[in-house]
Amino acid sequence: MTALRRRILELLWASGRPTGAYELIEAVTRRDSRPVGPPTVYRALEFLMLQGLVSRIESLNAYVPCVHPERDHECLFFICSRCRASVEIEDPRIGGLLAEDAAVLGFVATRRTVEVEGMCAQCAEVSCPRRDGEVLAGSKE
Amino acid sequence: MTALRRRILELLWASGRPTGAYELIEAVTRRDSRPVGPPTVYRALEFLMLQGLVSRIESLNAYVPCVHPERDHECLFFICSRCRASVEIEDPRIGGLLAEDAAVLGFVATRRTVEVEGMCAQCAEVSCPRRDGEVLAGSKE
DNA sequence: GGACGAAATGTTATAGTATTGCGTATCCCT
DNA sequence: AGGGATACGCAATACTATAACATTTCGTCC
Repeated sequence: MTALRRRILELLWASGRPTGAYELIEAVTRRDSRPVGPPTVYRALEFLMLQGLVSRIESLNAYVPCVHPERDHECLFFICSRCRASVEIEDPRIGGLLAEDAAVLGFVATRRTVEVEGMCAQCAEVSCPRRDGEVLAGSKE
Repeated sequence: MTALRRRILELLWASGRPTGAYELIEAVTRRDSRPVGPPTVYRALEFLMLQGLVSRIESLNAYVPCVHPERDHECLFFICSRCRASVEIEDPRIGGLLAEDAAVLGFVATRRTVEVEGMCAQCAEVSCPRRDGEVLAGSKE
């Protein structure tokens, strides 16, 4: 775990929502006052994902810190289309069913992506104002 | 359903595997002997996805025709990293569990992405022949 | 300490994926 | 024919990711 990798992990935690690689590039560049190129950040993300510290949300092309890095978790995400927040939960039953289905097919699984898009409880209430995760100062919009 | 949209759907069926948007652009351009731009193809794909005729595989940035367009299906994919084939199956139990988890969160789901990467039976056979038909059922690598 | 190798990072360029904006054509309806 | 809605053509650009190669960092062995 190097300084750069720790920084990126910190930024992800601070962001509080799925964060794009180029947002991270910007954030690291700004915070460390030196230019950081895409490969640098992508390599750090790859490392963090291998360690199970970060997951990629495929449907957003974005990255989030994992909630339970210590365990082999399910990577099951609920993603709010409105406030852009994501929640990771564990439900071993899903993995069980997928393993069962895989067995029927003779399929040897190595990775799962389970993502549910929709609206979170807060946003589903009409009264709830939009929350913009502006933690990474230069966020778009 | 216009000529262009039908053409793209045909190409997807003919392809037999998840196909990238730019592959489709090339294919349409070649087959119809006229240049087709990205927006044209992306719009057709968007339409086909809305109709439930095509699904996007997020982890591949690719598109596949749906097996059961008539039903509200699960969009549950098993994707072989080796031969690039994908298999779509239905398992209503997965949707049930996801709905259950969503309910606990107060989350209103609008779209699901469930993708399992690994090796299909044929490819697993080739690179690592198994003995006497026994399969590693639930192995999470 | 100095040489060496492995791992990480820097740098430049480019590949791959997707959308915006605007103009034109087409179809349907009256 | 007029008018609106929908689809398509086209150019430019935004966004996401990787390739290829140079350089630095750091631990280890002598």
